[in-house]
Amino acid sequence: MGTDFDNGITDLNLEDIARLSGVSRSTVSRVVNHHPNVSEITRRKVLEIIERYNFKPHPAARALASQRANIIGILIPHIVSDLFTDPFFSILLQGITTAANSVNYSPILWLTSANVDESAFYDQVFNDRLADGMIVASATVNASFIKRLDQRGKPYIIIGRPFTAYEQSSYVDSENEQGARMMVEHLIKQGRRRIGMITGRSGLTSSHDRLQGYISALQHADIPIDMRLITPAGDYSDASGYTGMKLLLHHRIDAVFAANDVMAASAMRAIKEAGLRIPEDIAIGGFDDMGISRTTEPQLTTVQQPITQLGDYAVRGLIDLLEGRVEPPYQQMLPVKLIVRQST
Amino acid sequence: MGTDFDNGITDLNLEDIARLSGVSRSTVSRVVNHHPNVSEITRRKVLEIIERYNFKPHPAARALASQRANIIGILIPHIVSDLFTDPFFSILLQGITTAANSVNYSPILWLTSANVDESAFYDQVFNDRLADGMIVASATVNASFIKRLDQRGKPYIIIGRPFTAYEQSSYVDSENEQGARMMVEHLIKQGRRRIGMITGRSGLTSSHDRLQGYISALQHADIPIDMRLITPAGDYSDASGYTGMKLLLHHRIDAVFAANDVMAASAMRAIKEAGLRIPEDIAIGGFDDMGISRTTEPQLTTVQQPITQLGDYAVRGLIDLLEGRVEPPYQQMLPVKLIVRQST
DNA sequence: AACAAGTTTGGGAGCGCTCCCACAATATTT
DNA sequence: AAATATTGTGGGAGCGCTCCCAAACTTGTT
Repeated sequence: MGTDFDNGITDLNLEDIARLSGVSRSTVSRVVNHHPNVSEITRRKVLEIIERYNFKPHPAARALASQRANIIGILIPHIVSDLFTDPFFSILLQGITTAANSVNYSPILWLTSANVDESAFYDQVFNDRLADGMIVASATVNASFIKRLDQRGKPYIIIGRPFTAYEQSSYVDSENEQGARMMVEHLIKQGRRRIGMITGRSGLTSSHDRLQGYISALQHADIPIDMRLITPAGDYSDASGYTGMKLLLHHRIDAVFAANDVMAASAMRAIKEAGLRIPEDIAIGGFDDMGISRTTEPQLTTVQQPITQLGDYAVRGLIDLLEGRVEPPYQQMLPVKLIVRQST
Repeated sequence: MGTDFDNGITDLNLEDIARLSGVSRSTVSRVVNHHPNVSEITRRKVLEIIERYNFKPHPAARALASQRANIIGILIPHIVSDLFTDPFFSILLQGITTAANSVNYSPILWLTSANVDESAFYDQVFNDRLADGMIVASATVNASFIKRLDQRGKPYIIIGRPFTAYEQSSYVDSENEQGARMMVEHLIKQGRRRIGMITGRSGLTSSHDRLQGYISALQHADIPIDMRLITPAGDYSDASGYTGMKLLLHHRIDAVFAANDVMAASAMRAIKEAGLRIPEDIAIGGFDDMGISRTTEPQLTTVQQPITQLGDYAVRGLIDLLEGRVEPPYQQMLPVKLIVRQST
């Protein structure tokens, strides 16, 4: 069969390795798959040959025979612009791919694109036969989406608790509500009373939950909710943070909680432009704890969300489902942490 | 074999479809693969069954038999932080996946990660047997990297011309030098003479070429190069644009060219903070034409780089290599375009 | 009508694995 | 020492395709 280059890849197969090490194809297979019933001597002998020739089993053959491709699909059905302004997805992607690689799975990627027919795209995704299971990295999933997911018959995990049918579906999410409450309680403890909120994109449970946390913290402190202090049109983008803050500045607030760091940073710009000091005149808190929160002036108090771990748990959960170790729904809420810096 | 749900996926195989439509396995295979030698009547009959049962061929079986998996690897060996601050990679990723999907290829993703052993990661990537070819989305490739790429024996395309061995390797890149020259010539035409430059990350041909374009435009206009007007430590990041601009402000410049939009935007902040007007006191130009260039105040004059098309060409080129339609090296330089807005 | 050339179709072999079953070798018990 | 349990090994069948070759059917030509 194949020839070997020094250190290059070879196209030997199991049979070749078997012949070279004087055992049968089955035994080599057992060695490769860490099957227990192989004598130590044989194992070593075979491993030596495998290493010498840098043999790797052919993934397609393996997938065909075992009906498992060791491939997970990553679906990011997000509108393009979000992907660019919010590093959340990049970090998440990184977490997912790293976790997948560490357990010998390959991630295949599906991204929606502006100039491609959406329904054709989803047909493609849902008819895919390559991936054993999939991770949906968006919380904008509705009931019909989940239905298609279920109907597909393969395991899946959603990153971000969906609004609908969340009792039955598998997801991994951060404790958004609790994080928001911690932040607002912290602001209250600093003596702030007129606390505004710049909300996230509507239609996402993360936005909903963070708003909920804000409300519940105020209620617990017996501070009445003033609807004018809650911006209606935030969407996690830089621009919406800036304009949201401009609006809030009309209501002489003494603190503001932005639903993510990106908006907090642009809100800080608006505050400074208005000639106010942070945190003396207005304290500000964000959410996510991404790189940006350490580069603002002053550094931003925020809620740390374990984005990488979100990917990690999603991958591990998916594989547990795939290998039948757990039954769906697989649901995980990951803890968040208040990071106090100079902006509050 | 399998049962069919309405609209769901089925696990029928070629043989089943053959039986259901009264032909042989081979004929169904020919229909699926658009082989010409099938009579129109047979083709229609088979297609009807295929559609009724929503049959899709099993990718692993196909890959095993044909020795082509229809999978391309995307390698982004970039340091983490770049991925987040610069939307370039997100857009590129989007372009690549969209192009791949449109020709029925699945993209698998490799991202480096901070807390993972780098050499183990590369071993994994270079030993991968799944992908038919790969796209390397980073210009920080050195000679030994290209050597491994070549030694792997599978087609590859680098996004961004590499410094070393670029005569032999396949790449797709934008006309960075020409774009930079166009920008600086434009500034000169506007009457600017003391033009500063905020450079990109060193070690990338894109930074090198944009700087080259800046220099050549000045030379053609007989404006002497003043090294003090070239920031040494730019790296395409928001922070480096800001600090770079602060430095340039000591040299009473009347224009500045930033090697990307991200840095241009933060440089604009620095200019405003210094109490200067854009473009009256200082004109500023960027590079990339990403979303950000339209949200700055004033809107940013920039060089439009066809990022999505970069991905597109890379995919098409790779597949041409894969299918033997062209011989390596495949090299494409894509045109750029000056977009004049209010900042100059 | 007979033949050549082209078109359409079917079946076999094979891609490189996994997984099962049968058998061989060894260890444990009586 | 023989019988039994345990561990280790080999080979066959099969996963669902592609691709080649041969057979069957068309069509065109003399």
